[in-house]
Amino acid sequence: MDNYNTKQVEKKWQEHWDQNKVFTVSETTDKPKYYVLEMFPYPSGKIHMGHVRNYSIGDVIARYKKMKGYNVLHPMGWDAFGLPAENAAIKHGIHPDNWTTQNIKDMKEQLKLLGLSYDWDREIATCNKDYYKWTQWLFLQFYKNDLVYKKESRVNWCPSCETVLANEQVVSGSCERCDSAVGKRLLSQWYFRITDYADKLLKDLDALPGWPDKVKTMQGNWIGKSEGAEIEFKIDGLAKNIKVFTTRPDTIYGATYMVLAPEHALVTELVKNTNFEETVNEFINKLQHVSDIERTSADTEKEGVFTGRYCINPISNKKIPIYIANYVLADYGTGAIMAVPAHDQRDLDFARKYNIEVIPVISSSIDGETNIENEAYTQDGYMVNSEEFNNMTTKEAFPKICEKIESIDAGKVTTNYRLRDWLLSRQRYWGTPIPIIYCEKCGTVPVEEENLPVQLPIDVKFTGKGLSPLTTSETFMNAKCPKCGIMGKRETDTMDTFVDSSWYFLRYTDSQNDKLPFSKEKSKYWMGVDQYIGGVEHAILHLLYSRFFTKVFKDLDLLDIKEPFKNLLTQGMVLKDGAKMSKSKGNTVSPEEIIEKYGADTARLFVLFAAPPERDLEWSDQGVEGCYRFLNRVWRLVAESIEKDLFKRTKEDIDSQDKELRYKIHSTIKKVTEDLDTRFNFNTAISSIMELVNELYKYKEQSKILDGNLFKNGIETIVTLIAPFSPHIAEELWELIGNKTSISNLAWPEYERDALVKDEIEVVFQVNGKLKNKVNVSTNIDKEELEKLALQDEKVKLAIGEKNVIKVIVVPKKLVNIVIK
RNA sequence: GCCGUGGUGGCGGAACUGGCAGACGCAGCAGACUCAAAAUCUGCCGAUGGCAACAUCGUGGGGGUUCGAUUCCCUUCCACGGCACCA
Repeated sequence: MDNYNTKQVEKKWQEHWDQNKVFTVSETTDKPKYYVLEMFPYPSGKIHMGHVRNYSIGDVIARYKKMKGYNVLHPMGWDAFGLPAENAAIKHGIHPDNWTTQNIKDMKEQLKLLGLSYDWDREIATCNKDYYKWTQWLFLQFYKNDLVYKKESRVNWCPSCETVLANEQVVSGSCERCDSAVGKRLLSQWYFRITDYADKLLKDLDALPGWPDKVKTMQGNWIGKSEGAEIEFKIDGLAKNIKVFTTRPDTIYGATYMVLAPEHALVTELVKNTNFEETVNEFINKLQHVSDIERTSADTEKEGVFTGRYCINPISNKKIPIYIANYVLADYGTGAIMAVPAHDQRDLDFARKYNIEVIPVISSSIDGETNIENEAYTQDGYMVNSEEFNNMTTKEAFPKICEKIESIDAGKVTTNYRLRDWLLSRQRYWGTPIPIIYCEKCGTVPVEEENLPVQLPIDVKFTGKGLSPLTTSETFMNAKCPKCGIMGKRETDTMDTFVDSSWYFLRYTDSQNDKLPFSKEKSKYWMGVDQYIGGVEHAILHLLYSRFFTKVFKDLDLLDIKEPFKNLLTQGMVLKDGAKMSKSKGNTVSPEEIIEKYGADTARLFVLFAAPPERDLEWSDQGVEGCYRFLNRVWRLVAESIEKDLFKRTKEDIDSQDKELRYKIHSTIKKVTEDLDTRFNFNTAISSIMELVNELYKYKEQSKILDGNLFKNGIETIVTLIAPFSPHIAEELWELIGNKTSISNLAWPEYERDALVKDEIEVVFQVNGKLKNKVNVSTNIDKEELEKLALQDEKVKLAIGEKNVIKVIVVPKKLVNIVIK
């Protein structure tokens, strides 16, 4: 018999699903809802194996849940703004809009070839103006609520391309396009106040049991909460204070110097008109030529200069010198530290280099002994050299010192986060325009909501040089001030594409809405996303931003939930020859070619079978062949059975082979159901379906009289169970068997309990934990009898030999272990 | 340095709450069908010893708990991923 015609079968059912709107959903049903979402792709024009894996996983879940009786929302769209479109415009002279539209068209065709169960009626593209209108509208809500602001900031600037670069375009300090050294430029930039939500974003991670721990810790690290104190030091001879942040206020008696970041606001004032002004400025200038990566690397040697100034430790009243140094960061904490060389390695390295005093204030033992050479003591211990706090443990002293600081009004207990505000301005064309107008009279003025969207103009030049291409459009640049009506200038920056993708999952719930980004009712019905699936590479940014947006929307009463994604599955990469598939490495496998050769069902089956979803998957051409063989085996099993009219055979008495087959059918249903329900063990689900297929072949060949009903039940079970994985062949076989309804609308099978009851069970006999024999016993044999049986067993007797039986452990229905000596 | 994940046959991977290690698939070997090949079907397939029945070893290494450990505890090594001069 020939292999089945994949192309014909797949085309037929893809058209069937399309025409009958099988996967179109609405909110008007009694069924419980289930929202499955895969991270939407950037429309590069071609799908890759990572997409195939991602969307196959999502599709199995969507189809399974639908068969389980859920009202399943499974949408798809395009993360369509971004740099590649603009680069294409610069390079090939194609307008980003045309380039993107064509890519979406091409990629949609490829996705359709995979037979994914999307509700295409809800399709979105972030570059469509009826989408970005709402991105702008949301920006305005942020603006109204003081959650977005503008401030001066240093951006990456390529002097040769004469343009601003995104961080991703800076490859080890050089421009990705022309390779010249990237510098910094001061520009006014928009920021979201994500730091206001730092604590919520951190705390609510605990409310996400359905997220992998890996992702939660990554976000936790990124937010980087540390508790400590802010302490103010008076400057000697200047009516100003320097505020420091420390997590170790208990070490304050050991602070022997103060360090400011070179960018610290007070530096200029400290050295103005002093002998130190020149050396300090020289040092700062020198640092400006050092890249950020180099500057902030832990291996960079610590360097600094004395400012000539001193400040006063508020607790000990000791006078200590003020330095500036490269190892203190301007934008963390207060940009200044009290340096405690005895108990901080960085401070110690610096102190040794510049011969600054080291005072140990913590001892590892109660006797107060300390021994600091070139290694700082950073653990807990007992206080020394700390006046009234001496002999306390550091744990006791910590709150007491904080209390004292607060009582003398020299500072307070506080919390610091590593998380920074989110810089969203991009000096780019192909993004959502920021809806702001600058007016000479009124200043920064938001565009009125009814005048949205602020549309991207067409009359733009793409040279790759200068500021944003938007600055070249006269029609765009000049706009009336919404407040006073005189001519102003539009904001020419566009938004980071992460803004677009931070709320797309909400738009799907109500994608046609022209009054709001999404209605409260619809989002309430569909949200949160019951299962979100995507790569780990988005573990921090995309997922954190989406969580932030969701929390803001809740506070603005646009939404009712506090977390967008209830369950998260981070799928592993697709590797070939041990490395991630990539064009530059030349180790890619084209999904189109695989589909052409073996069909979508095989492609899907392979990526689901070859590895558990969260692990990396090693591509194997032979593995694909294996899956193709399997599907053909299923096809032949069904086709031959129909040809030979096997389903019509009848039989009077059930024998043990029938019983065993029935057991296998129902235990397979149970296994596959559990694998899909609890964890997503697609690989083991598929392997147990394979076992059932093997079993049915055996039954067909070996049973003396075949029970047609039972056999058909076995066949139909296989076809149903395989439907979420390889839907086209399942539909076709289902029809071939003579069923009229589409398998996509079929209910998932339930296993029958009584089929799983066995009269006989295999029990293992062990001697000293080592397997000696396996025997079949009746399921209702009692403990004593089983023990007797074991002791009488020939192989067991042989193993016992002359030794004494000390103990016998009987585990009913499992084993007997005889302990001998 | 800190945090996380993972180490099981030739390979991808199974083993649900501690109870038959290696399911299922790939590769390999042998056979059937065939003039032949492909396809398909059948059998074997962790290591060592043995003609064999069988015995011993075996889940990165070492130790522990237990009648019994891939699974639990301690320790150690290796690989991958994240963060990192964060005070």
